[in-house]
Amino acid sequence: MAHKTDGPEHAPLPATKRAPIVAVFVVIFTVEESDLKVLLIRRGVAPYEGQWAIPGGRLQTGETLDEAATRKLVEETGVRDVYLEQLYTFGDLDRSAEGGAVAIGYFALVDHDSVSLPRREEWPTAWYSLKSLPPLAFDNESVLDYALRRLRSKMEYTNVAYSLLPQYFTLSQLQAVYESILGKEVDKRNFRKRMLALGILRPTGRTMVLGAHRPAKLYTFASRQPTAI
Amino acid sequence: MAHKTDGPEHAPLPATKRAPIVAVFVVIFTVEESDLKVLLIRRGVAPYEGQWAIPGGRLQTGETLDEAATRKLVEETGVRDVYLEQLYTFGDLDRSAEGGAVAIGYFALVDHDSVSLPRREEWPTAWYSLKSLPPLAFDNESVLDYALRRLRSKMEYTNVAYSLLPQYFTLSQLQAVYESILGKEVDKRNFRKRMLALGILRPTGRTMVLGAHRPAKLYTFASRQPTAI
DNA sequence: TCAAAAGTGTTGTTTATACACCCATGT
DNA sequence: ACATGGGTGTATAAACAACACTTTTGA
Repeated sequence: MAHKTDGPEHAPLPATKRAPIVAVFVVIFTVEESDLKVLLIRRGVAPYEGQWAIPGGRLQTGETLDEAATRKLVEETGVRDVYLEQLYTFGDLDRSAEGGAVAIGYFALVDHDSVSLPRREEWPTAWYSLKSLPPLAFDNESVLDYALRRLRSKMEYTNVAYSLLPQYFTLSQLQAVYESILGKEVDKRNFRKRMLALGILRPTGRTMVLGAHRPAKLYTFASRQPTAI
Repeated sequence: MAHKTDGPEHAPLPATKRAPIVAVFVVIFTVEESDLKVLLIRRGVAPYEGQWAIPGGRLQTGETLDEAATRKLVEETGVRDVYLEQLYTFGDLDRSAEGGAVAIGYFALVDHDSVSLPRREEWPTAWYSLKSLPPLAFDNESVLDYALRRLRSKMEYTNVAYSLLPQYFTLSQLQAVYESILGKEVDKRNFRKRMLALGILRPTGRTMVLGAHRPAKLYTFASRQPTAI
C-alpha cells in the first residue's frame, strides 16, 4: 500500500528540479551475553568518512521499502525472517545532499548466534553495546534513542523477543533478554507468572544443563510471527 | 534529525536514474456531531482523476517532513498548532510513477469549529464520515484503516483529544468524542473517574446550558501540548 | 409536571507487586 | 558437602468494570 496525491497548486510540477535522495536504514539489535548491542558500519566516504553509522543505503528502483530493509538486513547479517518493523522517516539532514534526503528507518531484532558478519575491508561492521557507543555519523545517536524507546515499549505488550532468542530457550534466558533491553532487573517469580499467563510460550518437555546446578526446562514460542498481544 | 548511509556496494551510484517521487500526505480527522470524519480531496488529474483521496502533495526542496505536513494542513483547513504526528511511510504504489513513489503519511486532529475549508472549483475538499466513505484513490482505504487504529490506541494513553475539542468543553462532549472514535459506548461514571484521575483536566468553575436540562460544568485541558500519560 | 441530560459511590474482580525458600545438579 | 542457578506461592495493593438513582433545568 502507498499513496501519492498532488495538491492543486503543484499538480503539473516538472520533475526537473533536484529530487531528494531516498535512503533506507536498519537499526539491527541483538542481545549478546546479557548486553543489548547494535550493528554499526564504518563509513568509507564523506560525509562523516571513517565514522560509525547505522547501516543503510539507497532505495533501489522497483523495490518496496520493506524489501529494501530486508535486503540491507540480509547483506549485513545473513539472517532473514526476523522481526523487522518500520520505525520513523527522517527528512532533515543529511544537509549535505542538495535537493534534500529522506531516510526511512527500520529496526530489526536478530538472534546473535544465527548472524554471520560479512568479512570485508571497506565499510566494516561491528556490534557495539548501547552502553559504550562510539561517536556516530549524522545524528544517529538520537535515532538510536528513538529506536530503543520503541523497542522497550514493544517488549511490554508483544512477543518480539522471539526474534532475539534461539528456537529453544530457558525462562532465565528470556528474562535476561528482557532485563538487558529494559535496563532494569525484574522479579523472577512475577516474570515467569506473567510470561506463562500470556500463553505465547510452549513447554517442550526437554531440559538443558547449563552448569553445576539444576537443569532448566526448555520453552519455545507458540508462534514465531509478530503477535500484538 | 535524519540519516543517510550509502552501503558499500552502491556508494558511487550516479544520480542519473529516475529518482522516486517523494510526497507527504495528511489524514485529517475531526469529530462533528458525534461522528468521526476525515477530510478528503477530489483529484483533478490522472491517475484516479475525479476520485476522492487523502490530501497531500510533493515534498518541496528545503522543507522538512513536518513542515510539509503542516503546510498541507494549513492549506486545507486554516488551522495550526493542532495534534500532528507522523503515521507511516508507504513505498509501494503509486505504481504509475516511474522510478517509484515514496509517500510519508501524517495524521492530524482538528476541532471542527475552527476549520474553514477553502472554496475552490478544482480539487474540492469535503468531510466524510468514516461510516460512509466514497471509493478512494490508490489504496487509501487501508491507509485510513491504519490511521484509525493508531488514533484509537493513542486515545487510550494520551491527551490527544485536546485537539478535537474547543478550549472549554463538558465531560459529556469529551465522552462523545471518545465514543465516536472508539466506536463503542463507555460507562459515564467510570469515564469521568478515569479522566479526572489523570489530572489532565482543569475545572473552570463555569457552566454551560445546552438544553432543557441541568447545565454542565466546563473543563479545559491543563496542557494543550501532546502528553504521553 | 415532565422530559432530558448532568452528576455522583459502592462493590466485586482482575491485575500487578513484594517477598524467601527448597530443588537438582556438577564439582 | 557445597556452590550455583532453577523452580515455586501467598498476601497486599491498585486498577478496572459493573451498576441506578437524584439533580437541575427549559418547555
